[in-house]
Amino acid sequence: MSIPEKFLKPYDPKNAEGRIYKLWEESGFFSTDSHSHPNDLKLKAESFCILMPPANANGNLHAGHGLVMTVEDIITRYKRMRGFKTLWLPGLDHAGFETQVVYEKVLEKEGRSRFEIPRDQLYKEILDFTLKNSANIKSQVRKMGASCDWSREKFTLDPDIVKIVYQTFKKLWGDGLLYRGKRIISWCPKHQTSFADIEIKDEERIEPYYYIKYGPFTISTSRPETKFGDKYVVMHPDDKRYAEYKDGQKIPVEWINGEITATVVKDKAIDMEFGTGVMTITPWHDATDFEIAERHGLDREQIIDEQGKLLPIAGEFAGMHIKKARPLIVEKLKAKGLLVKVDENYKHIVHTCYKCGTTIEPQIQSQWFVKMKPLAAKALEKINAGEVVYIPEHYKKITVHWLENLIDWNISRQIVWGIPIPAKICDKCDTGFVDLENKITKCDKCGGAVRKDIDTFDTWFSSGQWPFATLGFPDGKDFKEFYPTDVLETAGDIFHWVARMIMLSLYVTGKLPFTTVYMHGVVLDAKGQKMSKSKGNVINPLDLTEKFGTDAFRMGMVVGNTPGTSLALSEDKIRAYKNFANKLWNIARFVLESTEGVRLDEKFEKYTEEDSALRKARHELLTDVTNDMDSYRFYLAAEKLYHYAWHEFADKIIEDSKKIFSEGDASKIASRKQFLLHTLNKILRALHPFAPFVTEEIWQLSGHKNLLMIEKWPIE
RNA sequence: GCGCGCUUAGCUCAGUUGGUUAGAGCGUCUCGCUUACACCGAGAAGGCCGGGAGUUCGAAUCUCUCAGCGCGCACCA
Repeated sequence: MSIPEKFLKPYDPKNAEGRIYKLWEESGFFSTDSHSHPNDLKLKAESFCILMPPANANGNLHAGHGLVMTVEDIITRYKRMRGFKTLWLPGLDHAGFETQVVYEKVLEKEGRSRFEIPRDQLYKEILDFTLKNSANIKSQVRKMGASCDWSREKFTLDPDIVKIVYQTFKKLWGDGLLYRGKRIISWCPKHQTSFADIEIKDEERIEPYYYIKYGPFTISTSRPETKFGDKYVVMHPDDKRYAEYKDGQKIPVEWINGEITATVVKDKAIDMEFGTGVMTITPWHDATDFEIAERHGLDREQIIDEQGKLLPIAGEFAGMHIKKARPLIVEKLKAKGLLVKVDENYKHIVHTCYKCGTTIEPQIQSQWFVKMKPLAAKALEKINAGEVVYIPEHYKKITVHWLENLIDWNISRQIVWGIPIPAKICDKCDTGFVDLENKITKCDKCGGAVRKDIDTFDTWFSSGQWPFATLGFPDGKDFKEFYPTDVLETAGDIFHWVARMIMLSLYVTGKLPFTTVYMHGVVLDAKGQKMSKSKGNVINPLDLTEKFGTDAFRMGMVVGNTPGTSLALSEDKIRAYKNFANKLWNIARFVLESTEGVRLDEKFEKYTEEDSALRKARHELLTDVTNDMDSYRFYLAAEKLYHYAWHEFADKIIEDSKKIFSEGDASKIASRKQFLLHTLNKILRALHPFAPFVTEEIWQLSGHKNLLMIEKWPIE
């Protein structure tokens, strides 16, 4: 066979990648269903399953996704070549709040607001918007070379997924692990929804801090606008300074809008060292205060409404937004002589909405909560027993720490975009009933009328059920075959998602959802800074693949990138691997040219002493690489193969070969030609998981009839 | 405050259980168009492995401590 003309020009990823991906996809081998592998690759009885973390259906592929696709595809291709019945299941997340925020921005541009649009219509609009955009990210995943089984693709809003999510909700209810309760939650006044802890960002702020006279006491606050209803004054029971005041004692106090009666409460939550050791409480708008009120059975009163405006209790300030009201209230306190002093440089942490930065306003609301303690306990038991291997290991500690400190999980969101909560609410007695069959018409507690709950689930409630939901729990064929899955690969900063999957999967299926957790780090810009739109340093992975080829991008993502460590993404690095792809190309060209007319002979035995030594070294290298692959040390495997191909095979062996060929010793030449052919063949196989396109392209041009993708890994 | 990381060549990072002169890529410098490849080749410079103490025959690697950076959790009104 003569050398294809293509080899005369440098490797051109643009020419190859689309065509090669199509070849793979149309072959059907991304799925293990209806095909048996040809060649020698016999499927092992063992299955191997990895689930793609569901990306935001509405989003674009970002650098982090680039890393996900690279690592997971390396794992998948490797396992496939090792003969496992391999499933990499792709999926998309409706990403509730995230997506709704994006759509709200679209609405804003059109001069509309979500609050003016009927719920059904809004849901439909966002659904259309999401589905329209989801084609985008799917084509981007393909560009990364992902060899996932598209025939099994899932979306968190698919009816079969929703059905399973509902079953779990019902099970939690039946087991007493779910309740609807009036509790303090974190509320974003702008987005008009409650949040879980992870959706809150802490921000350090310097704000004035006010010391205010409260009867015989001086209290302090950074938020005077919440203080209107404060009628309990709390101090530590052991505080000698206030020993004369007894628990339950009533004291008349001249307050913002006139005289009130304050009640003394003694509680150990008070820090005697802080401020004056006395505080008044606002249970409706502060988590600590809420707890104190719970403990002592105290009244709670709402001061601020859901829009951040003061309620009638604020008297003359009613209807005013808290931002505007604060200085005016301070003025009034001052005028009444109640303001003792102001500390202008008070540094404290303020909770803000992770999306819009609006200060979170705690509110007491009726929401759905999952009791996490029992779920966490089971997960901790398994994790501590080492039944889940964390790579790197320290994520285990982080996870354990998180699980040990879990509070009940607020799973209801007051947004339209999401899975509707299948429940009925009785507004009269504020009770909720889980009602999948839509049968409940009357409150069985008070007999009042019930209405449908209009809230939706926290998006993590559904994605937390991903492993068993996507595989078709409880009796789907895939569930039986692939559950528990093998490895869960994702970004370290969403370890809580992993923990949720462990908890919910254990709870629902009784088994761990996976045995290995592989966490990768954050992808940073070339300078090691976090990428952000506002900094303008966001790197689009697709620009890089466009410029240097997908293989180069993938190699750049994986070489030297240890799990869990952040990765500085620079063009220089990617460029280096573009050169490598071309190097491979030329290695292939040389080998094919110089062995024209010679066939690769599996049974060839007449190797020279020198070549035998080279074979041995090659075998050792491949053994080493295989060990690295099995231990998830892709960063080492890739580097070793790179080094071998370039600096060993190309720089030394090929260079020596030129000499051997020119010297004319027929047996030496025959030996070396076999060695070159075998080595090229093995290098292509071993590098295929890392650089699938260029290796497949060379494989195809070398006259192979089958796909490299389903060839065997180079050594057993 | 508690917890988790990180600190190795100019830059980005490897260094798997402690073991010979500490590695790679990029960058820099000097040569070289030797027909696989200039998206290349040959070669070179460059590191008391953050500071200090300890364990050991031996430490970048283990322990302690200090410093700097990053992240997470909890916070006090």
